[in-house]
Amino acid sequence: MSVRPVGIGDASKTTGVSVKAIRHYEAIGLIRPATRTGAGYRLYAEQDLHALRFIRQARNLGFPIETIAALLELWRDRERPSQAVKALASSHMAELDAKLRELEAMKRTLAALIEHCHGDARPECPILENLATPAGTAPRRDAHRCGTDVDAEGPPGR
Amino acid sequence: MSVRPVGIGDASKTTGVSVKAIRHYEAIGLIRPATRTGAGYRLYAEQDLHALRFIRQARNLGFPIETIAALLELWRDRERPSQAVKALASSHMAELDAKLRELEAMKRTLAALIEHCHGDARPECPILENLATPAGTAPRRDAHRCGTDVDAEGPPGR
DNA sequence: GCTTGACTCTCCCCCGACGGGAGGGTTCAT
DNA sequence: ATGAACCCTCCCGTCGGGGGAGAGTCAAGC
Repeated sequence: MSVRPVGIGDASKTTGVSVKAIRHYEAIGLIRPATRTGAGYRLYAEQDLHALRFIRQARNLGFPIETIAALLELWRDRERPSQAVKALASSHMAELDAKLRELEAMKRTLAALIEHCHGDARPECPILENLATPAGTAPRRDAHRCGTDVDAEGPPGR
Repeated sequence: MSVRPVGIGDASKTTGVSVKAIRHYEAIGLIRPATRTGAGYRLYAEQDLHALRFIRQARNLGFPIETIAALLELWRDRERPSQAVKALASSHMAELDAKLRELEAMKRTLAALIEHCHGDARPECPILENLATPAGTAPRRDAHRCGTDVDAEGPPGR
């Protein structure tokens, strides 16, 4: 059992959080400033490692840093109402769900386009045609509609 | 039919690409530099608007800018082999798929945690417990530790 | 003692794909 | 002539860090 504080490298290894990330978390105030050796090296006690693991788990679930800060506070508060935690988690799940749906819509559309593309040496390509012909433009409602139109609403990068 | 070139505001309105984005696309070389009026205002012809719509469609499908640049080139090349387009699209679909799976995994885990959280005024919370107890750490001793065993995994006091 | 290599420190720029806003010029209608 | 509505070019901020420069620190080996 490592009882004595460890350096940032070991902290990184045992928690799975990169050295860069640990320093970053400290810089933005997500974790408290580490104690330092005389030479200014950071030292981490069990407590801190525990927090880092907590953060890593939360990041693995896709929680944004800001929410993790709130989760950490609730974690430290032994009187917290579990509904507060559940609310944060549910809210995050809703966001995951929204992103999921967005990706699924993209995937569906793209899959339909890909399916109809021969993928040979000839230049005809329904993929390019669809990109060049936004929904509503040049209404070519022929016999079989090849796939979904690209929906409005923006790309994932927000 | 607007035959004469339009300003960036109108270009934005008719293509659905924000003014900021249009300038950005020009700055990074995704679209060619717009012609300018004497006063330096950008002017866009039908061609350019078409390209902007193409870009918007591609963005809606989640294509990264770099890939869109390649798609634009293929679009302009009437001799392109459709397999080149299909390859780009398929590669992007694979990325969409990977992200989808990642999100789904997160969602599954989170949903399971949320389901087991009472969400009331009491402090017991399997969500926090799970975040604090990464898989493989402190192997669970008995079946139902949700709610019992409050003092087992204490967060660092502070 | 001296060097070597492995750590660590701070600081700053980079990614994607723009958005916000400052500080200024232009155009058009009133 | 003046106000509103455009437009311009910069520069900074987003989110979660990664990469690397330049410098300091520490233990071990010779």
